[in-house]
Amino acid sequence: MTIQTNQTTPHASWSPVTTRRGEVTRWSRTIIPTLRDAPAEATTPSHQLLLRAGYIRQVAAGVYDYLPLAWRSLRKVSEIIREEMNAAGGSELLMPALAPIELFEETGRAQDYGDDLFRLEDRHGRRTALGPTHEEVITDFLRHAVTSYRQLPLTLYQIQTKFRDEPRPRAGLLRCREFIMKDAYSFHLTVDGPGGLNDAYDAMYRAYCNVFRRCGLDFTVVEAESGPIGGSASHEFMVNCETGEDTILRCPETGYAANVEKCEIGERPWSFESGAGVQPVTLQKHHTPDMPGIDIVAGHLRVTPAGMLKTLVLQPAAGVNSGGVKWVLAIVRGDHEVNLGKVRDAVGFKVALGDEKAARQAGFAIGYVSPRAARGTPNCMLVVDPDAAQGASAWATGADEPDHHVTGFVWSRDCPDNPASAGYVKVADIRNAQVGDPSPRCTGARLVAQRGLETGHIFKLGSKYSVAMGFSVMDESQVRQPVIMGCYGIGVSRTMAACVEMSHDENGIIWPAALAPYHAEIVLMKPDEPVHAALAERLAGDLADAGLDVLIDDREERPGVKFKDADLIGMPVRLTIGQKALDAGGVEFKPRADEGKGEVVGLDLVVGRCLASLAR
RNA sequence: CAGGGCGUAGCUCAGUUUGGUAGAGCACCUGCUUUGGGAGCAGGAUGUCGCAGGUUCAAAUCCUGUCGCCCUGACCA
Repeated sequence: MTIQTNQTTPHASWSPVTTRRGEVTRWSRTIIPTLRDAPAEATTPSHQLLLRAGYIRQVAAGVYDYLPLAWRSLRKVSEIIREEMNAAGGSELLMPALAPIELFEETGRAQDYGDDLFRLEDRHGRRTALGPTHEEVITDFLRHAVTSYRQLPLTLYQIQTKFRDEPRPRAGLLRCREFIMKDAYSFHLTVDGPGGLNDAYDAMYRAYCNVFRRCGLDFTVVEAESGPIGGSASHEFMVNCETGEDTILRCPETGYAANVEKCEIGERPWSFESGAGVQPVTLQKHHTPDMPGIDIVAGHLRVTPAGMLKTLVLQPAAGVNSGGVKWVLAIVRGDHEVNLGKVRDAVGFKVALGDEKAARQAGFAIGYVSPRAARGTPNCMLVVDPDAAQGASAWATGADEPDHHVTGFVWSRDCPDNPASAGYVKVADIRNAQVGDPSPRCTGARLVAQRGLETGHIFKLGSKYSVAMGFSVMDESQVRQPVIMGCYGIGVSRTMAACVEMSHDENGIIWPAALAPYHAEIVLMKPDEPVHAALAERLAGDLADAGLDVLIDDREERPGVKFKDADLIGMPVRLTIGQKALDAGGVEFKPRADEGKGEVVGLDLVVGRCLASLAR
C-alpha cells in the first residue's frame, strides 16, 4: 500500500495574499455512511436525505452528530456569514454556552422563556442555563467594558451552539434542541442618524440578503412583529419551500410580505346598519348539544361557517393596565381566526384567553357565547372584525345559554350598543390574514400565500435589555443614556437543512456550489487500476490548484453503488474516470443538476469546464 | 402538555391476536465469478426482542410500571 501524502498542506512561507487551494479527500479514508433506506422516523425531505446521504446521525430527540460532510457544508455557511458580518462592520467573538441563571432573571427572561430555557445545576448547586441566545451575556460584558458614547456604535457576533428545550423537536435539523446559530448584537446611543440603530439595522438587512443570496437560496424577506420602537422594526428571512413550517402572505403588486400572524389586512367596508330592502328575519333558538367545532354546528344549522359569528372571551393579561376593562369579547366570522396580537393593538393592552371558571361565573356560556353577552356584563369590551360587522347579514351564533345556538341574528336589532359598555364597542382588524384578503399596501390587490422556512431574523430591540441590566453610557451633554440595541440571528444548521429542503430530487441532494461539501466528486470506476488511480490523483490536484474541493470515490464498489451514492450526496459536479471515457480521450463530466449520463471532456479542458459549471 | 403510533440484527420490517427452539430482505465478513446505475453463487458472523417487575412449567407474545423515539396539535427570541 502506498502512503498518500496530503496534497493540501499549505506552504510554510507566509503570504499576505492567499488564494485558497482546494482540499482533496478520499472516500475510503473518511466516513460517509449512506443508507439505502431512510430510517422510519424521518419524514421531511431534508431529514431523510441528510440521514441517508451520511451527513447527520441522531443522538437524541433534536440532537444530532454533524458527520464530516455536514460539517464541511456548515463551515461554508459560517464562512459566508463571517465575511458578510465583517463587511457590515461586525467583530466576531465567542461567548460561553453556560451562563448563570441570575443573568436571565435580571431581564425576566428566565420566566418569559419558561421551559424553553435549558436549565441545569452544577455540583455546587449553582443554577445555570444553556444559552438560547446571548443578549444577557453580552450586555453583562459590555456594561462593564463600555463606559463612553465614544465607544459606540459597536456590532459583535458569534457563531455557536445554542440550546432550547423545545417542547417538540421535529423535522431533523429544522427544529432542534441543540443547533448552530449566528447571533449578532449592535449597540448605539441613538436610533436615527449616523451610528444609530437604524444604520446598523439597514446594514444587517443588506448583509442578510447577501448571505442568503450567496448560499444559493431562494428566499423572501417578510415583515414581522413590530418592536418596541415601532415601524417595521423586525424582519424575517424565509427560504421559499413547500415544506416550510410558516405560511407567509405576499402582496403581488407591492412586494409586501408578512408572517401569517403578523400580516395586516387592507381596508374592508363594514356597517352595523341593516340597510334598506333587507328581508326581516326572526331570531330562532336551536338545540345544539354535543357539537364540538364550528363546522359541526354550522352543518346542523344548515349554514356555512362563514355565516356564523365566533365569539372569544378574553381577559386582560396578568399585570397589564386595562383601564378598568375586565372582559374583552372578540368577534370574528366563523371561518376566521382571532389574532391575539391584533386584539392587543386594537384595545391597547395585552390580552389572553379568559379563565374558563371565572368566565362561567361572570355569566358567559362558554362555547355558546354571542355578541349579546356584552350587554349587561359590566366592564366588558366588544371588538368586532370588519368581516363580522356586517349589519345587512343575518348571522348564526351562540344563544348565550348552554347547548343552544341562534339563527337570524341581526346586529342592529339584537345587539344595540350596551349602556354599561358605552364606548366599549370597537371595529378593528383582529383576525389572521388569509389568501385572498385585500392587500394592506395596494387597493384592489389580493394577498397570495406561500410556505417558508425561517432562517434569519433581525430585530430592533431598543433599550429593553440595557434598561433591565443597567447598561448606560454618558452622552456628549453628560447625560446618562440607556444603550439602544439591535439583535440579528441566522440559524446556521437550519440554513443548511433548508437548502436541502429547497434543492433535491428523487435521487438525492443537489447542492449549490457555495454550500457543497466538495465542489466535485471523482468517481473512480477501477480504483485498483494504477493508471486510473494516478489520473484521479492528478486531476484532483489540478482541480484543487484551481480552488476546488474534491472528493475521490476510491471505494472497491460496483459502479451502480457509486453512481447512486454520488447522486445521493449531491456534489455539483461528477467526474467519472473509466475505460470508456479514457478510450474517447477524456473523462466523463456531469453536473448533478443535469439529466442524462454526461459527456466526455478532454483532460486539458476538465478544470475549465468544472469552473464554468460551478459559476453558473 | 393533549391525542395517536412505534420500540425485535447496522437499515427496512414480519412474528404479538391464539404463550412453546429468534425470523426475512438489504447491509457486514471470507472465497470465486462479475464490473457504467444499489450484481451472482457458496460459506460465515450478527440479537440483554427498550428497561424493570409480575403471571406461567414456559413470555418478543399476557399484566403492571417505566424509559425512549416519531406524528398531529398547543408552543416557538
